[in-house]
Amino acid sequence: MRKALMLIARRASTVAQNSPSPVTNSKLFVAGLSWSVDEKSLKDAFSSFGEVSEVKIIYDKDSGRSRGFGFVHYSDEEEAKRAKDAMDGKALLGRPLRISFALERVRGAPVVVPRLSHMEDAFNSDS
DNA sequence: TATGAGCGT
Repeated sequence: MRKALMLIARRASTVAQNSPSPVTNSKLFVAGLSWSVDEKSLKDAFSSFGEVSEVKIIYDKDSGRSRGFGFVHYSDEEEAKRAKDAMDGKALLGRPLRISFALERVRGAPVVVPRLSHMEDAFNSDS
């Protein structure tokens, strides 16, 4: 009985770590940017709420134009929360900003290439 | 130059 509750609690915490629902990250997803906004102007627009460690704006590969959204990294999560509450809905360069917490993007996630060098022999020897 | 919700190497 107690063990079942413990298992449920452990599973709930695991789900909470993997689900991006109310996860207050220190990274903000900033959308609604004007296409003339670059990372510099975005940084000093957000650096008045805390220490901005990194700013990245996503640009389109072939047009070179900004895709209208970017990411603002804060060194502290409370600063990110305050900046979100302060800047969400407000306008930068005439465009209203849509700010939410960034969902955790892990680099190298879809790279699943297990060892199959020893299986190549079995595939090649079927002549 | 036309565009306007969204989650990035």
